[in-house]
Amino acid sequence: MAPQRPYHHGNLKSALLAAALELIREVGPAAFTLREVARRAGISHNAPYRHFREKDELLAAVATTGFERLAKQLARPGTIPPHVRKPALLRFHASGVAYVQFALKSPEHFLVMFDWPLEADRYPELATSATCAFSVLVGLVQAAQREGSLPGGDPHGIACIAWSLVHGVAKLAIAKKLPFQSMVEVLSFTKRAIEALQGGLSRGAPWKN
Amino acid sequence: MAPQRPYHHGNLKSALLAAALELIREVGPAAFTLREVARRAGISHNAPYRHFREKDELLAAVATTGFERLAKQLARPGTIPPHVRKPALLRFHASGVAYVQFALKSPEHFLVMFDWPLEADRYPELATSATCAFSVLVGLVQAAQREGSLPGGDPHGIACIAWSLVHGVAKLAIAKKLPFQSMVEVLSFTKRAIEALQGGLSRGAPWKN
DNA sequence: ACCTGAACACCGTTCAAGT
DNA sequence: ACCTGAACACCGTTCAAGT
Repeated sequence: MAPQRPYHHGNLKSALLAAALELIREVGPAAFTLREVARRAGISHNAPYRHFREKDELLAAVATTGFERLAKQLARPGTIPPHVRKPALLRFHASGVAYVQFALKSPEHFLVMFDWPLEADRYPELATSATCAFSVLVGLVQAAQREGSLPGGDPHGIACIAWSLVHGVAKLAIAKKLPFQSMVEVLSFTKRAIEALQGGLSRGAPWKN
Repeated sequence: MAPQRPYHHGNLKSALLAAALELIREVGPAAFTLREVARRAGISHNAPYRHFREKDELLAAVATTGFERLAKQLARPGTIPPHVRKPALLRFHASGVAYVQFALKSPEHFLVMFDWPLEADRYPELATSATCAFSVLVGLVQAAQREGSLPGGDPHGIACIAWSLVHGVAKLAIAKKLPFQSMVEVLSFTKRAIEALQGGLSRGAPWKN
Protein backbone atom coordinates (compact mmCIF):
# COMPACT_ATOMS: atom_id res chain seq x y z
CA MET A 1 0.00 0.00 0.00
CA ALA A 2 0.85 3.68 -0.09
CA PRO A 3 2.99 5.72 2.33
CA GLN A 4 3.62 3.47 5.28
CA ARG A 5 5.70 6.04 7.15
CA PRO A 6 3.35 8.47 8.85
CA TYR A 7 5.77 9.50 11.58
CA HIS A 8 9.07 11.24 11.61
CA HIS A 9 11.62 9.47 13.72
CA GLY A 10 14.30 11.05 15.81
CA ASN A 11 15.65 13.58 13.38
CA LEU A 12 12.51 15.69 13.38
CA LYS A 13 13.96 18.29 15.70
CA SER A 14 16.96 18.93 13.47
CA ALA A 15 14.72 18.77 10.40
CA LEU A 16 12.62 21.53 11.94
CA LEU A 17 15.68 23.64 12.67
CA ALA A 18 16.94 23.22 9.13
CA ALA A 19 13.58 24.16 7.67
CA ALA A 20 13.41 27.15 10.01
CA LEU A 21 16.81 28.43 8.87
CA GLU A 22 15.77 28.11 5.27
CA LEU A 23 12.51 29.95 5.87
CA ILE A 24 14.12 32.75 7.89
CA ARG A 25 16.66 33.20 5.14
CA GLU A 26 13.84 33.57 2.62
CA VAL A 27 11.40 35.81 4.45
CA GLY A 28 13.21 37.14 7.51
CA PRO A 29 12.46 36.53 11.19
CA ALA A 30 9.45 38.86 11.20
CA ALA A 31 7.54 36.92 8.56
CA PHE A 32 8.69 33.55 9.84
CA THR A 33 5.82 31.27 10.93
CA LEU A 34 5.82 28.00 12.75
CA ARG A 35 3.06 26.62 10.61
CA GLU A 36 5.04 27.14 7.42
CA VAL A 37 8.01 25.37 8.98
CA ALA A 38 5.77 22.42 9.82
CA ARG A 39 4.45 22.41 6.27
CA ARG A 40 7.97 22.27 4.86
CA ALA A 41 8.90 19.47 7.23
CA GLY A 42 5.82 17.58 6.09
CA ILE A 43 4.19 17.32 9.49
CA SER A 44 1.08 18.76 11.05
CA HIS A 45 1.14 22.30 12.32
CA ASN A 46 1.38 21.39 15.97
CA ALA A 47 3.88 18.57 15.82
CA PRO A 48 6.67 21.12 16.50
CA TYR A 49 5.29 21.51 20.00
CA ARG A 50 6.69 18.06 20.80
CA HIS A 51 10.17 19.56 20.46
CA PHE A 52 9.74 23.25 21.28
CA ARG A 53 7.51 24.72 23.96
CA GLU A 54 6.71 27.66 21.74
CA LYS A 55 7.75 29.49 18.62
CA ASP A 56 10.34 31.54 20.49
CA GLU A 57 12.01 28.41 21.81
CA LEU A 58 12.73 27.31 18.26
CA LEU A 59 14.08 30.76 17.47
CA ALA A 60 16.15 30.65 20.65
CA ALA A 61 17.65 27.38 19.44
CA VAL A 62 18.52 29.05 16.13
CA ALA A 63 20.14 31.94 17.98
CA THR A 64 22.06 29.59 20.27
CA THR A 65 23.61 27.64 17.41
CA GLY A 66 24.35 31.00 15.83
CA PHE A 67 26.35 32.15 18.86
CA GLU A 68 28.19 28.84 18.96
CA ARG A 69 29.16 29.10 15.32
CA LEU A 70 30.10 32.76 15.77
CA ALA A 71 32.36 31.91 18.71
CA LYS A 72 34.21 29.39 16.56
CA GLN A 73 34.65 31.88 13.73
CA LEU A 74 35.98 34.50 16.13
CA ALA A 75 38.43 32.10 17.72
CA ARG A 76 39.76 30.78 14.43
CA PRO A 77 39.35 33.73 12.08
CA GLY A 78 40.81 32.55 8.81
CA THR A 79 44.46 31.89 8.19
CA ILE A 80 47.07 33.84 10.07
CA PRO A 81 50.63 33.72 8.70
CA PRO A 82 52.47 31.73 11.35
CA HIS A 83 55.59 33.89 11.44
CA VAL A 84 54.12 37.34 12.05
CA ARG A 85 55.48 39.37 14.88
CA LYS A 86 52.38 40.16 16.91
CA PRO A 87 49.82 37.52 16.10
CA ALA A 88 47.43 38.40 18.93
CA LEU A 89 46.71 41.82 17.46
CA LEU A 90 46.24 40.31 14.03
CA ARG A 91 43.89 37.71 15.42
CA PHE A 92 41.95 40.48 17.14
CA HIS A 93 41.59 42.35 13.86
CA ALA A 94 40.76 39.19 11.96
CA SER A 95 38.04 38.36 14.47
CA GLY A 96 36.36 41.65 13.66
CA VAL A 97 36.34 40.81 9.98
CA ALA A 98 35.11 37.33 10.86
CA TYR A 99 32.22 38.86 12.80
CA VAL A 100 31.01 40.81 9.80
CA GLN A 101 31.62 37.86 7.51
CA PHE A 102 29.52 35.65 9.75
CA ALA A 103 26.69 38.18 9.70
CA LEU A 104 26.74 38.44 5.91
CA LYS A 105 26.98 34.71 5.31
CA SER A 106 24.42 33.74 7.95
CA PRO A 107 21.95 36.60 8.25
CA GLU A 108 19.31 34.05 9.20
CA HIS A 109 21.30 33.43 12.37
CA PHE A 110 22.50 36.96 12.92
CA LEU A 111 19.08 38.58 12.67
CA VAL A 112 17.52 36.17 15.13
CA MET A 113 20.46 36.56 17.49
CA PHE A 114 20.17 40.33 17.63
CA ASP A 115 16.98 41.62 16.05
CA TRP A 116 14.45 39.27 17.52
CA PRO A 117 13.28 40.12 21.05
CA LEU A 118 14.05 36.86 22.84
CA GLU A 119 13.86 37.00 26.60
CA ALA A 120 17.34 35.70 27.37
CA ASP A 121 16.44 34.65 30.91
CA ARG A 122 13.84 32.23 29.55
CA TYR A 123 16.45 30.45 27.43
CA PRO A 124 19.55 29.83 29.56
CA GLU A 125 21.50 28.08 26.80
CA LEU A 126 21.11 31.18 24.69
CA ALA A 127 22.52 33.41 27.40
CA THR A 128 25.39 31.00 27.93
CA SER A 129 26.34 30.78 24.26
CA ALA A 130 26.19 34.57 23.91
CA THR A 131 28.43 35.11 26.93
CA CYS A 132 30.81 32.51 25.60
CA ALA A 133 31.10 34.23 22.22
CA PHE A 134 31.78 37.58 23.87
CA SER A 135 34.44 36.06 26.09
CA VAL A 136 36.32 34.95 22.98
CA LEU A 137 36.59 38.58 21.99
CA VAL A 138 37.70 39.61 25.48
CA GLY A 139 40.35 36.90 25.38
CA LEU A 140 41.75 38.28 22.14
CA VAL A 141 41.93 41.75 23.65
CA GLN A 142 43.78 40.40 26.68
CA ALA A 143 46.24 38.52 24.51
CA ALA A 144 46.96 41.67 22.54
CA GLN A 145 47.44 43.56 25.79
CA ARG A 146 49.91 40.94 27.00
CA GLU A 147 52.03 41.29 23.89
CA GLY A 148 51.84 45.06 24.21
CA SER A 149 49.92 45.84 21.04
CA LEU A 150 46.88 47.14 22.91
CA PRO A 151 47.09 49.45 25.93
CA GLY A 152 46.32 48.15 29.42
CA GLY A 153 43.09 48.80 31.21
CA ASP A 154 39.80 46.97 31.39
CA PRO A 155 39.71 44.57 28.43
CA HIS A 156 35.91 44.49 28.57
CA GLY A 157 35.72 48.18 27.72
CA ILE A 158 37.95 47.78 24.68
CA ALA A 159 36.06 44.65 23.66
CA CYS A 160 32.75 46.50 23.88
CA ILE A 161 33.98 49.29 21.64
CA ALA A 162 35.33 46.89 19.05
CA TRP A 163 32.13 44.85 19.23
CA SER A 164 30.02 47.96 18.72
CA LEU A 165 31.98 48.91 15.63
CA VAL A 166 31.76 45.56 13.88
CA HIS A 167 28.18 45.06 15.00
CA GLY A 168 27.21 48.37 13.45
CA VAL A 169 28.99 47.48 10.23
CA ALA A 170 27.31 44.07 10.13
CA LYS A 171 23.84 45.40 10.84
CA LEU A 172 24.02 48.26 8.36
CA ALA A 173 25.56 46.03 5.71
CA ILE A 174 22.83 43.39 6.05
CA ALA A 175 20.21 46.14 5.84
CA LYS A 176 22.00 47.41 2.72
CA LYS A 177 22.39 50.87 4.22
CA LEU A 178 26.09 51.02 3.38
CA PRO A 179 27.15 51.94 -0.17
CA PHE A 180 28.67 48.55 -0.95
CA GLN A 181 27.43 45.86 -3.29
CA SER A 182 29.57 42.82 -2.66
CA MET A 183 30.81 41.06 0.43
CA VAL A 184 34.44 41.75 -0.46
CA GLU A 185 33.72 45.45 -0.51
CA VAL A 186 32.09 45.27 2.90
CA LEU A 187 34.94 43.23 4.34
CA SER A 188 37.51 45.63 2.94
CA PHE A 189 35.56 48.50 4.52
CA THR A 190 35.48 46.55 7.76
CA LYS A 191 39.26 46.22 7.72
CA ARG A 192 39.66 49.95 7.22
CA ALA A 193 37.27 50.68 10.07
CA ILE A 194 39.09 48.33 12.41
CA GLU A 195 42.45 49.84 11.50
CA ALA A 196 41.08 53.30 12.15
CA LEU A 197 39.83 52.28 15.55
CA GLN A 198 43.10 50.49 16.24
CA GLY A 199 45.01 53.68 15.58
CA GLY A 200 43.02 55.45 18.25
CA LEU A 201 43.02 52.59 20.71
CA SER A 202 46.77 52.18 20.56
CA ARG A 203 47.25 55.82 21.54
CA GLY A 204 45.49 54.59 24.61
CA ALA A 205 44.27 57.81 26.13
CA PRO A 206 40.97 57.20 27.86
CA TRP A 207 41.35 53.71 29.33
CA LYS A 208 41.74 54.36 32.96
CA ASN A 209 41.37 51.22 35.11
CA MET B 1 -28.94 61.57 23.95
CA ALA B 2 -25.68 59.75 24.40
CA PRO B 3 -22.44 59.98 22.40
CA GLN B 4 -23.29 62.15 19.40
CA ARG B 5 -19.78 61.99 18.00
CA PRO B 6 -19.34 58.69 16.26
CA TYR B 7 -16.64 59.85 13.85
CA HIS B 8 -13.17 61.11 14.33
CA HIS B 9 -12.49 64.31 12.45
CA GLY B 10 -9.28 65.34 10.82
CA ASN B 11 -6.85 64.51 13.56
CA LEU B 12 -7.37 60.77 13.28
CA LYS B 13 -4.19 60.22 11.33
CA SER B 14 -2.02 61.88 13.96
CA ALA B 15 -4.00 60.16 16.71
CA LEU B 16 -3.18 56.85 15.07
CA LEU B 17 0.49 57.71 14.85
CA ALA B 18 0.58 58.73 18.50
CA ALA B 19 -1.16 55.54 19.57
CA ALA B 20 1.22 53.52 17.41
CA LEU B 21 4.28 55.08 19.03
CA GLU B 22 2.90 54.35 22.47
CA LEU B 23 2.15 50.75 21.56
CA ILE B 24 5.53 50.14 19.92
CA ARG B 25 7.20 51.55 23.00
CA GLU B 26 5.27 49.08 25.14
CA VAL B 27 5.53 45.88 23.14
CA GLY B 28 8.12 46.50 20.43
CA PRO B 29 7.65 46.55 16.65
CA ALA B 30 7.35 42.76 16.40
CA ALA B 31 4.29 42.53 18.66
CA PHE B 32 2.75 45.72 17.32
CA THR B 33 -0.69 45.21 15.75
CA LEU B 34 -2.85 47.53 13.74
CA ARG B 35 -6.00 46.31 15.45
CA GLU B 36 -4.70 47.24 18.89
CA VAL B 37 -3.82 50.70 17.61
CA ALA B 38 -7.36 51.10 16.33
CA ARG B 39 -8.71 49.95 19.69
CA ARG B 40 -6.63 52.54 21.51
CA ALA B 41 -7.76 55.24 19.13
CA GLY B 42 -11.36 54.21 19.75
CA ILE B 43 -12.20 53.35 16.16
CA SER B 44 -13.02 50.18 14.31
CA HIS B 45 -10.21 47.90 13.27
CA ASN B 46 -10.26 48.90 9.64
CA ALA B 47 -10.68 52.64 9.94
CA PRO B 48 -6.86 53.02 9.76
CA TYR B 49 -7.02 51.91 6.13
CA ARG B 50 -8.53 55.31 5.33
CA HIS B 51 -5.14 56.85 6.20
CA PHE B 52 -2.62 54.09 5.53
CA ARG B 53 -2.70 51.62 2.68
CA GLU B 54 -1.35 48.91 4.96
CA LYS B 55 0.29 48.27 8.28
CA ASP B 56 3.77 48.89 6.89
CA GLU B 57 2.74 52.32 5.62
CA LEU B 58 1.94 53.39 9.16
CA LEU B 59 5.28 52.00 10.31
CA ALA B 60 7.01 53.77 7.43
CA ALA B 61 5.44 57.03 8.64
CA VAL B 62 6.82 56.35 12.11
CA ALA B 63 10.26 55.68 10.65
CA THR B 64 10.12 58.81 8.52
CA THR B 65 9.35 61.13 11.42
CA GLY B 66 12.10 59.29 13.29
CA PHE B 67 14.67 60.14 10.61
CA GLU B 68 13.49 63.74 10.56
CA ARG B 69 13.87 64.08 14.31
CA LEU B 70 17.23 62.33 14.19
CA ALA B 71 18.50 64.71 11.52
CA LYS B 72 17.60 67.64 13.76
CA GLN B 73 19.36 66.14 16.76
CA LEU B 74 22.47 65.47 14.70
CA ALA B 75 22.55 68.98 13.30
CA ARG B 76 22.09 70.68 16.66
CA PRO B 77 23.65 68.21 19.09
CA GLY B 78 23.36 69.83 22.50
CA THR B 79 25.26 72.88 23.59
CA ILE B 80 28.66 73.63 22.17
CA PRO B 81 30.78 76.21 24.01
CA PRO B 82 30.90 79.09 21.54
CA HIS B 83 34.58 79.89 21.96
CA VAL B 84 36.19 76.49 21.35
CA ARG B 85 38.96 76.29 18.84
CA LYS B 86 37.70 73.70 16.42
CA PRO B 87 33.97 73.57 16.70
CA ALA B 88 33.36 71.39 13.65
CA LEU B 89 35.20 68.46 15.20
CA LEU B 90 33.31 68.93 18.45
CA ARG B 91 30.02 69.04 16.63
CA PHE B 92 31.00 65.86 14.81
CA HIS B 93 31.69 64.13 18.11
CA ALA B 94 28.58 65.53 19.71
CA SER B 95 26.47 64.27 16.84
CA GLY B 96 27.67 60.76 17.60
CA VAL B 97 26.55 61.09 21.19
CA ALA B 98 23.29 62.59 19.97
CA TYR B 99 22.75 59.56 17.74
CA VAL B 100 22.97 57.18 20.68
CA GLN B 101 20.91 59.51 22.86
CA PHE B 102 18.18 59.59 20.25
CA ALA B 103 18.14 55.79 20.07
CA LEU B 104 17.87 55.44 23.85
CA LYS B 105 15.22 58.09 24.26
CA SER B 106 13.15 57.03 21.26
CA PRO B 107 13.62 53.31 20.80
CA GLU B 108 10.11 53.16 19.37
CA HIS B 109 11.40 55.21 16.46
CA PHE B 110 14.86 53.71 16.26
CA LEU B 111 13.73 50.09 16.16
CA VAL B 112 11.24 50.72 13.39
CA MET B 113 13.80 52.76 11.45
CA PHE B 114 16.40 50.01 11.50
CA ASP B 115 15.01 46.70 12.73
CA TRP B 116 11.78 46.52 10.81
CA PRO B 117 12.09 45.28 7.24
CA LEU B 118 10.43 48.14 5.34
CA GLU B 119 10.89 48.13 1.60
CA ALA B 120 12.35 51.59 1.22
CA ASP B 121 11.44 51.85 -2.45
CA ARG B 122 7.76 51.50 -1.59
CA TYR B 123 7.91 54.52 0.73
CA PRO B 124 9.81 57.32 -1.00
CA GLU B 125 9.46 59.79 1.88
CA LEU B 126 11.21 57.29 4.09
CA ALA B 127 14.14 56.96 1.73
CA THR B 128 14.37 60.74 1.43
CA SER B 129 14.36 61.37 5.17
CA ALA B 130 16.99 58.68 5.73
CA THR B 131 19.28 60.11 3.06
CA CYS B 132 18.79 63.55 4.54
CA ALA B 133 19.82 62.41 8.01
CA PHE B 134 22.93 60.74 6.65
CA SER B 135 23.87 63.86 4.72
CA VAL B 136 23.92 65.81 7.99
CA LEU B 137 26.64 63.49 9.20
CA VAL B 138 28.58 63.80 5.95
CA GLY B 139 28.35 67.58 6.25
CA LEU B 140 29.87 67.48 9.73
CA VAL B 141 32.74 65.34 8.43
CA GLN B 142 33.37 67.79 5.59
CA ALA B 143 33.36 70.76 7.98
CA ALA B 144 35.92 69.02 10.19
CA GLN B 145 38.02 68.28 7.14
CA ARG B 146 37.92 71.94 6.13
CA GLU B 147 39.18 73.06 9.51
CA GLY B 148 41.87 70.38 9.36
CA SER B 149 40.74 68.27 12.31
CA LEU B 150 39.90 65.29 10.13
CA PRO B 151 42.12 64.02 7.29
CA GLY B 152 41.10 64.55 3.69
CA GLY B 153 39.66 61.85 1.50
CA ASP B 154 36.14 60.69 0.79
CA PRO B 155 33.93 62.08 3.57
CA HIS B 156 31.36 59.35 2.94
CA GLY B 157 33.84 56.68 3.97
CA ILE B 158 34.63 58.39 7.25
CA ALA B 159 30.96 59.06 7.84
CA CYS B 160 30.13 55.40 7.27
CA ILE B 161 32.70 54.29 9.82
CA ALA B 162 31.50 56.76 12.42
CA TRP B 163 27.91 55.81 11.71
CA SER B 164 28.71 52.12 12.11
CA LEU B 165 30.31 52.74 15.48
CA VAL B 166 27.49 54.75 17.00
CA HIS B 167 24.88 52.53 15.39
CA GLY B 168 26.45 49.49 17.00
CA VAL B 169 26.57 51.21 20.37
CA ALA B 170 22.95 52.29 20.06
CA LYS B 171 21.70 48.89 18.98
CA LEU B 172 23.58 46.92 21.61
CA ALA B 173 22.63 49.42 24.32
CA ILE B 174 18.92 49.21 23.48
CA ALA B 175 19.15 45.43 23.50
CA LYS B 176 20.87 45.69 26.90
CA LYS B 177 23.85 43.72 25.67
CA LEU B 178 26.34 46.28 26.98
CA PRO B 179 27.26 46.24 30.68
CA PHE B 180 25.68 49.59 31.47
CA GLN B 181 22.58 50.39 33.47
CA SER B 182 21.87 54.07 32.96
CA MET B 183 21.81 56.33 29.96
CA VAL B 184 24.63 58.48 31.33
CA GLU B 185 26.86 55.43 31.50
CA VAL B 186 26.07 54.55 27.90
CA LEU B 187 26.66 58.11 26.74
CA SER B 188 29.96 58.29 28.57
CA PHE B 189 30.97 55.00 26.93
CA THR B 190 29.89 56.45 23.60
CA LYS B 191 32.18 59.43 24.12
CA ARG B 192 35.12 57.18 24.88
CA ALA B 193 34.41 55.09 21.79
CA ILE B 194 34.22 58.16 19.57
CA GLU B 195 37.45 59.54 20.98
CA ALA B 196 39.16 56.23 20.37
CA LEU B 197 38.01 56.19 16.77
CA GLN B 198 38.97 59.84 16.41
CA GLY B 199 42.49 59.05 17.51
CA GLY B 200 42.79 56.56 14.71
CA LEU B 201 41.01 58.64 12.11
CA SER B 202 43.21 61.65 12.71
CA ARG B 203 46.31 59.60 12.02
CA GLY B 204 44.64 59.28 8.69
CA ALA B 205 46.39 56.26 7.29
CA PRO B 206 43.98 54.31 5.12
CA TRP B 207 41.87 57.05 3.51
CA LYS B 208 43.02 57.13 -0.01
CA ASN B 209 40.52 59.21 -2.03
C1' DA C 1 -15.37 61.54 2.95
C1' DC C 2 -15.22 58.73 6.66
C1' DC C 3 -16.59 54.97 9.30
C1' DT C 4 -18.82 50.27 10.35
C1' DG C 5 -19.76 44.96 10.62
C1' DA C 6 -19.17 40.77 8.42
C1' DA C 7 -16.10 37.90 6.08
C1' DC C 8 -11.67 35.51 4.51
C1' DA C 9 -7.38 33.44 5.00
C1' DC C 10 -3.98 33.28 7.97
C1' DC C 11 -1.37 32.64 12.73
C1' DG C 12 0.11 30.68 17.70
C1' DT C 13 -1.44 27.65 20.97
C1' DT C 14 -4.31 24.08 23.31
C1' DC C 15 -6.61 19.73 23.74
C1' DA C 16 -8.77 15.39 23.18
C1' DA C 17 -7.86 11.69 20.53
C1' DG C 18 -5.38 8.26 17.68
C1' DT C 19 -1.04 4.67 16.80
C1' DA D 1 6.47 8.71 22.58
C1' DC D 2 4.93 10.96 18.79
C1' DC D 3 1.58 12.62 15.79
C1' DT D 4 -3.24 14.23 14.22
C1' DG D 5 -7.71 17.12 13.55
C1' DA D 6 -10.68 20.28 15.57
C1' DA D 7 -11.05 24.36 18.11
C1' DC D 8 -10.06 29.14 20.11
C1' DA D 9 -8.65 33.71 20.06
C1' DC D 10 -6.12 36.47 17.53
C1' DC D 11 -4.26 39.10 13.12
C1' DG D 12 -4.06 41.78 8.27
C1' DT D 13 -6.92 42.88 4.67
C1' DT D 14 -11.16 43.31 1.78
C1' DC D 15 -15.83 44.57 0.81
C1' DA D 16 -20.54 45.90 0.86
C1' DA D 17 -22.98 48.94 3.42
C1' DG D 18 -24.17 52.91 6.35
C1' DT D 19 -24.05 58.48 7.59
